[in-house]
Amino acid sequence: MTDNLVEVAFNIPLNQSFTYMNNTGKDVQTGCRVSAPFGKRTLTGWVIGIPEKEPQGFALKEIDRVVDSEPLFNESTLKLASWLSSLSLCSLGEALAIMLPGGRQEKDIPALGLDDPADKSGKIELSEEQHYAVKTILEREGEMFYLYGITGSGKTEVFLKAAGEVLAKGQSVIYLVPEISLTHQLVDVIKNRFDCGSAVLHSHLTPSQKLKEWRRIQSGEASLVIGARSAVFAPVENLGLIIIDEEHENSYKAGSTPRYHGRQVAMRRCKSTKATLLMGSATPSVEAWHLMKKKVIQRLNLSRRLAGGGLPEINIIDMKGEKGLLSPPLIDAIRETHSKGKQTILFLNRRGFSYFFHCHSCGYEMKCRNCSVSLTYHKNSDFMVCHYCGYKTRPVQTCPDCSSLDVGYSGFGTEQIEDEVQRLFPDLTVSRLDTDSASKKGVMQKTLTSFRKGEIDILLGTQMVAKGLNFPGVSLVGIVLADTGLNLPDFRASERTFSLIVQVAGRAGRYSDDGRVFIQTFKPGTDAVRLAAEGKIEEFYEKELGLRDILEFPPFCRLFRIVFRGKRISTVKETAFYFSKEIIKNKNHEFELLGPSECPLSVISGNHRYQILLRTKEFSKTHSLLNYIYRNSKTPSSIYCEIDIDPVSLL
DNA sequence: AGCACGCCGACT
DNA sequence: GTCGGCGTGCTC
Repeated sequence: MTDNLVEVAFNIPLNQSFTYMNNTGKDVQTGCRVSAPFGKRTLTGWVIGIPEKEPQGFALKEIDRVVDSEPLFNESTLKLASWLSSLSLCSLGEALAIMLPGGRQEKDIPALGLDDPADKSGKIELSEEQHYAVKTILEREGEMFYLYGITGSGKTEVFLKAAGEVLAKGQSVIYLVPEISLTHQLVDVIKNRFDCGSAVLHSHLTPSQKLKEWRRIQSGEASLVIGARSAVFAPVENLGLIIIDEEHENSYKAGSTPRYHGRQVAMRRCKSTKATLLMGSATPSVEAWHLMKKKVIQRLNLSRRLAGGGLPEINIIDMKGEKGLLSPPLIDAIRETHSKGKQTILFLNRRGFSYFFHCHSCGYEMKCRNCSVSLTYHKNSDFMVCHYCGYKTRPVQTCPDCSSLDVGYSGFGTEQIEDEVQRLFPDLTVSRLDTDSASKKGVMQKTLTSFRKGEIDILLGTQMVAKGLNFPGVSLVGIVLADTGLNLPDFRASERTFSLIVQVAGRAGRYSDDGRVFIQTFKPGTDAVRLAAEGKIEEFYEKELGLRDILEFPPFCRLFRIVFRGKRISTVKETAFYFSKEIIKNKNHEFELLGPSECPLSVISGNHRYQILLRTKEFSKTHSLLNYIYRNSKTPSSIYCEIDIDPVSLL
């Protein structure tokens, strides 16, 4: 009775599979789920193979039940899972769990409005640039393309046209959208336009609905898949095209293990199946730009706004010496806007992340001398700390640059702005929209609806507001402090700030020609702010790439981030140092180790956090070294250790 | 990841 | 005297 063995992988961080006997009488194929006793509990795992002979050394248990009669994974998706597990240093079971929609809960912010309204009929006349883009994409199968064009230049139309042609050839298409998303509207458009089956992998679906969609994709009933990040794993056959809309969005990078990047998976899938990869954004990631420069990705330009809507008037306001949170020009503009019967959106770059040194007179801010990254003030230890390399220094009472005494260590959040706005405009209605208020069910939708109806004069919000500024009544957008993001101890700070300003500015003039944008900043001269406001997009990328090159940041190196977290700070610290010693002990090639140092967000929900960063030019060597250490060093179970390859944030 | 076992501190 | 923290080990 050894011919009915199954090898099972579970969704647990154990890089190991388990062999069971199948005496259920039911046949099991590789790729099916089974329910089996595991220690004291019963788990559902995936059959990843049928062993030839019984392993020795322990008594085999029997599986309780075969869950699926048809496999969920085939050879190619299993291969993808195994690639993912070795790349992101997770177990095969964890990889399989994340690929299957509903395996983990992904948060999603309700859609605000379709970015790039597309024609439902598909009968629309393409512009010359759009036409050229579509033609090029279709002619050169298996290559990577980037649709680079300002908001309103008709990217969606090109995506849909290319998708339509690929579908017409009998191939399938995966269409990725960011999580904060547009799926609803896009789905409507697509359902109207294509008669082929389409599947939507939306995070609001129940697990069983997701499974149903998965099956429809597998069977070939749906050959067009739309969804967020994890839809990149959709089990399509005969893949012809993957589209990544708004490629620069951070939500394409998974926030928990396995921390994969949707773009990276898409690249790998396209390469191995000779499918075409098509990405698009008005503000590409610096990485993508670099690949375009190297001609690894072919750039396709969309330079004109189709509707011809005027670009908004952009004003940069220097906040140096400014007492209040809102500058007089912005206050005037809000009044003026209201008197014209229009609405205002005030946009705050980041919520409440404060505690950096800041001179109110000249805008000076303390940076690490090694990393050119802002130092973060630690109230309890009274030190300025670099979260990148661990450099420490005492805070100062006067500004080192201009000797002003008007310095501070605080930032501000949306609440403070709300108070201020209410105080300045007691006669106007103000509403605040941020992650706190949006998490309450219905509040978000209610606020948006009444804002759309014009019942609210000023909408105050964070990132989420920036994504869908398609409110016809809005003619004024104020970025309260454009450089808050620049103070974050993260080498991508500049890129994010830039992208945000461009995105916000690009939207303001969408529906009216009287659109105005006010950008308040302490650093009007900073490239990210200045070049974004002036619309000098390419110049920014050139400068940023130059800086990254000199400082040896991605894309000129690869980063590994290892985060340790746990209740007791001493144990966390010890483990981090032990780990870093192990790395140094086994060092067999050139790379740089930074830390261990406290994470910028040093405590998250009662867990202390320490991190190690590895910077390398030899990715695979560093990867295998880290893999070795990770496997062979024992971390106490009270400490969680997470490895993030190519981290998108260093907080 | 869970879950059990096992060992030391401060409490009804 | 126990309850409960968490360090350690194991899971076919």
